[in-house]
Amino acid sequence: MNLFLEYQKKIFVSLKNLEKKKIIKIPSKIRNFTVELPPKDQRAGISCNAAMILARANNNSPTQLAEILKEHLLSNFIEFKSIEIAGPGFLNIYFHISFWRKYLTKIIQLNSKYGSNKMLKKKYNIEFVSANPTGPLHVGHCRGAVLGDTLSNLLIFNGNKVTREYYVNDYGGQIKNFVSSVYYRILEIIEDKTFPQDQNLYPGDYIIDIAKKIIKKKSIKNFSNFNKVYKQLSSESLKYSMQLISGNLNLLGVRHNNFVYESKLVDKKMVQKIVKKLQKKKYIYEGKLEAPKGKLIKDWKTRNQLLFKSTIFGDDIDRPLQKADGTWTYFAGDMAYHFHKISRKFNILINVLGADHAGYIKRIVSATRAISNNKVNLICKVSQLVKLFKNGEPFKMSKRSGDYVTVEDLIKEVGKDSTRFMMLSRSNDIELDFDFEKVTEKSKDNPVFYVQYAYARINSIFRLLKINLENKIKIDNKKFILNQHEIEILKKISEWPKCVELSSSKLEPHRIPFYLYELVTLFHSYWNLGKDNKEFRFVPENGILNNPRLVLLQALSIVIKNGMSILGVSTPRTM
RNA sequence: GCGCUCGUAGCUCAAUUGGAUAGAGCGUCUGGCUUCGGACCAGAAGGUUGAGGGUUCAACUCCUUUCGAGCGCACCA
Repeated sequence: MNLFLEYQKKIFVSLKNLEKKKIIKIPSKIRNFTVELPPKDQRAGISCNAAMILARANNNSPTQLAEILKEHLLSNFIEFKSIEIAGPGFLNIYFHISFWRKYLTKIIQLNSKYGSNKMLKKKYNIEFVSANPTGPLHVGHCRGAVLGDTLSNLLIFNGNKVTREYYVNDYGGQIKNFVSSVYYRILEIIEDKTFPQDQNLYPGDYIIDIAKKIIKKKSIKNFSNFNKVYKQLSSESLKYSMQLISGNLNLLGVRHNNFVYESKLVDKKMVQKIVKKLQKKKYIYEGKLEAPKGKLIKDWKTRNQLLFKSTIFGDDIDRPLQKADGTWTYFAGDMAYHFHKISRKFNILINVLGADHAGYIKRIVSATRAISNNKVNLICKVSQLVKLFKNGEPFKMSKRSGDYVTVEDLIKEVGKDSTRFMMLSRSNDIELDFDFEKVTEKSKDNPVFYVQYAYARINSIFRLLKINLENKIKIDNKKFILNQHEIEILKKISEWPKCVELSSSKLEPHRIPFYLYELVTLFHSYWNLGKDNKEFRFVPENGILNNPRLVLLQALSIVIKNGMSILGVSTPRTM
């Protein structure tokens, strides 16, 4: 259903035939032959650059060659109504109305699958969020969560299999601090002991909630010895903190399929296994690291340690696997985790990381290449910082944690739909300004509203006409006419599969909000024409329905709905 | 010092991956609509794409130099 890819192939085949007749020459290395969307001021359906690319090989000017190609294509494709030669030699191709009618029929038939591309079906693993299970999610996590979830939706829409995965870092020093914090809160409650002033402890109120739950559950009777209760206390604390995080994710409409616990990988000796495996391949050795330059470290001690040779895969330095106390570094555990991913036979691994972890990418990509013998591709997407504003002023707020804005705060204030749409409206590798006021406005300033409003308007038309929008409307083949405005909308609709294709192949979902916004702009603008001129109204005064117009509306509603559901944003019927 | 990301209209951002006169929204200016076909619509002004050089029919896009911003740089995760 991708018009542009389809005609790129068809026109190329057609030109090959022309070559067989020795009318033109096509060089063996022809690269950037494309069929594209014409610029906005051009009314053609599609545009082809063949003449410009082939001009040199044919010893001809692009415009003269274009004349030859034009005649050929017109006689070859009955659906082409006319072709204009424009600019430096572009072929701007117009379709007959019957072509658009058939295209529209296909959209209605495909319905929720319209836009899905026939790509190679692959098995993806998308790891995202993976926040430490030591507290609620904040706004920074939020952007990554929405990005990962939407990428998953997008790839699934295109027929791929996707596992949404959360890596729970429940091993290491931070967890000990977290469990200690819960412990001291429990003592505070049951024995009235003051909570220690210690920077390593977590101060947030949620810790008190967790402490209360554990006391209430009564599975631990005696709290007097920390070491004795540690195992049980840690497992319960983690359970509650993961519940907290899942609840936060739920607010965002995000649900993971799989949670992998670091501690379990450590228990199963997965780290040792992968270390042995890589030692055999000579990717691991004992060596010394230089102190980093440009940064003063007081107590730097050069020591022998276990290192991974990530430099041979393009990393800046080799990376340590063991801490001074002999326990595994985070990286060692993550290596084991990626080994675990690879052993589950995914075609492509995707990690969504926050900006502050970007420096980690080379390391983990190197590790993945080493483990999989270069066979598995790991793609890392970085989501940049979110800056919060309220009425143009930088905004800081937190009722629960003291120093950052939580997902809960955000959703309470602006809602899931606005949050998701706004977070996705920027390329992920650019910083995002998020204004609380703007996203709650019901106006054109707020793109979510603008898109949802278009969908609600379409619904209101069908309500007035007493026609069910969910039922497929039959196209009246005999009386099929569309005016220029309607063809423009249909042309934009025909871009949808291309938008999906680009978004998913480049893993850039921000294209979808932009596309939807442009699409509904055409619709709102057309709607307003109906105010001045009753000829353009969807609900005719004489009661005679305009069938093609309604079919067009249905197609439009399909695209809005498909797009919004990829974004995970609702499409209410009334507003 | 090194690495990653970014630099486009006054502001916030796009740009079909090398294509046509670089496009939207906000803001500014002009005109229209005036309450459920409502919460807007039409139009105008606004640009040396941070700067210099290179590659080619064609560069915001690729290469190179340079300036600026953000993030990161053993034993945290």
